[in-house]
Amino acid sequence: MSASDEQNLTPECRAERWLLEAGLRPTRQRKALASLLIGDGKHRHVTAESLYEAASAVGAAVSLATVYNTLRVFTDAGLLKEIGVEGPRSYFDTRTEDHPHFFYEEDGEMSDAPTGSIRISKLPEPPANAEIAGVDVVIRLRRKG
Amino acid sequence: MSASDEQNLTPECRAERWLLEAGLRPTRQRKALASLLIGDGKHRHVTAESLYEAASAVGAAVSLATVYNTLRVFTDAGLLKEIGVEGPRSYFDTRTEDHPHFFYEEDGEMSDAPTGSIRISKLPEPPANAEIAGVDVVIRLRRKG
DNA sequence: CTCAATGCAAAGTATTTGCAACCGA
DNA sequence: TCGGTTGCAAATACTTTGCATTGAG
Repeated sequence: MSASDEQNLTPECRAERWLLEAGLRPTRQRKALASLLIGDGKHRHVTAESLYEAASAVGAAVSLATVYNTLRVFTDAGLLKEIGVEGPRSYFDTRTEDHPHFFYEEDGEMSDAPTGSIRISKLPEPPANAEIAGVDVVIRLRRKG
Repeated sequence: MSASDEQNLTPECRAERWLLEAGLRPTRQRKALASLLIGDGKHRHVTAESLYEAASAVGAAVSLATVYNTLRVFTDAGLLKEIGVEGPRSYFDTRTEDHPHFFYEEDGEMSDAPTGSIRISKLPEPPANAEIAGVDVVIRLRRKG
């Protein structure tokens, strides 16, 4: 499983290996979705909807509900990472400057991280013709058992 | 409007001033919600649901739809800040380590920020009995006109 | 008075679930 | 075969909208 091995695999084979290493059964649908996600070895950002459309576009018959379920399964297995605060609920803060937040994964509780407790020493250069509107930092916390 | 002025206001008066300074009409419902949000001068994190419950608890009759609408109005007026990536849509990333993201506000497009382009030199101490599960950084971008 | 704000219900969008049919090991 | 997986439709959760009514300036 060296890096050079990975280079020469077909998308299908790469997808299957990705699934097997995570202990997931490589079913037809999972292989199709996995192949769309990592078949070319590049990273991707998808929503359930966008992945569903991509699958449809290449003729892979996967239902939208299965795409949702599969994304969840992949995420639980550590193959994907969900971006941003989970859940469909929006939070609003009476502090309007950019500042970091603590977010408790278990119960969805949100609170301010102590002022001055974080320093970002280097910010990425925004792409040409775009400017930075703000920076959101969410520190996800897990209660210790 | 000095800091010491702010100290001695009643919650109601503070709320009304907050609204007026943002150019919003201080209606009964808005004052009730504003008072719950900043009446004691402390910062708060709310969801539409939690604010609705808080209002109900103090006997303020405000419909849930109005709470949603009012939070949006407050946010548009700069009185509140919405936390996390906006929109009810979840994004999934094939890269599973913590790394920063660019998020285009206009069209919801998501992409990786260049590797190594950000450095967080100081992380907050997590509260006792909690550990940091991860750090999400989303750099919101606005296209230049 | 006038127009913005409200409230309700209904619509809209995102996501999950129940359960029968299916399929890979 | 057996239990994990799929697919559909229905359910759920969250949020916005249409429109008639209300109320602040």
